Amino acid sequence: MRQLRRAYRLMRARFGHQHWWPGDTPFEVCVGAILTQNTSWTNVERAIANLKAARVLDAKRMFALPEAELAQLIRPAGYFNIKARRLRSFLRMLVEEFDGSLAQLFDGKTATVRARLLAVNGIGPETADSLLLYAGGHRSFVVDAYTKRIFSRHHWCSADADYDEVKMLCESALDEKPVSERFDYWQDYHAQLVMVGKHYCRKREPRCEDCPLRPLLP
DNA sequence: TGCCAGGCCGGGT
DNA sequence: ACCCGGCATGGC
Repeated sequence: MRQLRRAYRLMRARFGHQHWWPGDTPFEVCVGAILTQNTSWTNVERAIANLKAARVLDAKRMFALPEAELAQLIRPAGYFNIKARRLRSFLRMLVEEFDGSLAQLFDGKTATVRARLLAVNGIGPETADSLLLYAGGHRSFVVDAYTKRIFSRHHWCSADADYDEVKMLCESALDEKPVSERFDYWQDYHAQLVMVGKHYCRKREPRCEDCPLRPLLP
């Protein structure tokens, strides 16, 4: 799909390199990825600020925190009870199987690590791929609601395409760069799609006229 | 004001 | 294999 490669040039020319994911450490990236499930990033930032202030942005220390206390700290991120449980199920795996070390967790084949992440209650395909790509150093393309919306509006996929279908489409279409550039390319590609999704391809009031992808509309 | 946000799970057909 | 309700805060 040549269109997908053109799309990147257009988005990148408009927005510049995004240097994603926003987060100081791989662990912060993991926490942010779980907290941002169906939630705006501004709310997640408040929750992370609370975790920093409480000095629990660390696997073992966060896992030592009672679930109810964790829930109160992440309250601004919404769904705080269920997200506290999900964070803890991730942390239990990280602490009990990998001694709290992300380096150990991510040490292995992408498919193997991905399967392990997906087995954690509260980690679905998008979260797993975000962890792999932005915290784990693995090349695993992230598909989200914006990706599907943008792709289906351009007829690059069907409206009811499922997650793995779109993921495979991206991974095979965006494999042309030299190995040294591919990782950054996939990271930034997803970040660019979020920019388009937020500002030009929202559900309500899409602004296709000013969208950098307008030249590619069907 | 109502709708939406960088999902995922569990229970029901 | 789908379909759906629930989860919850903050911004526009």
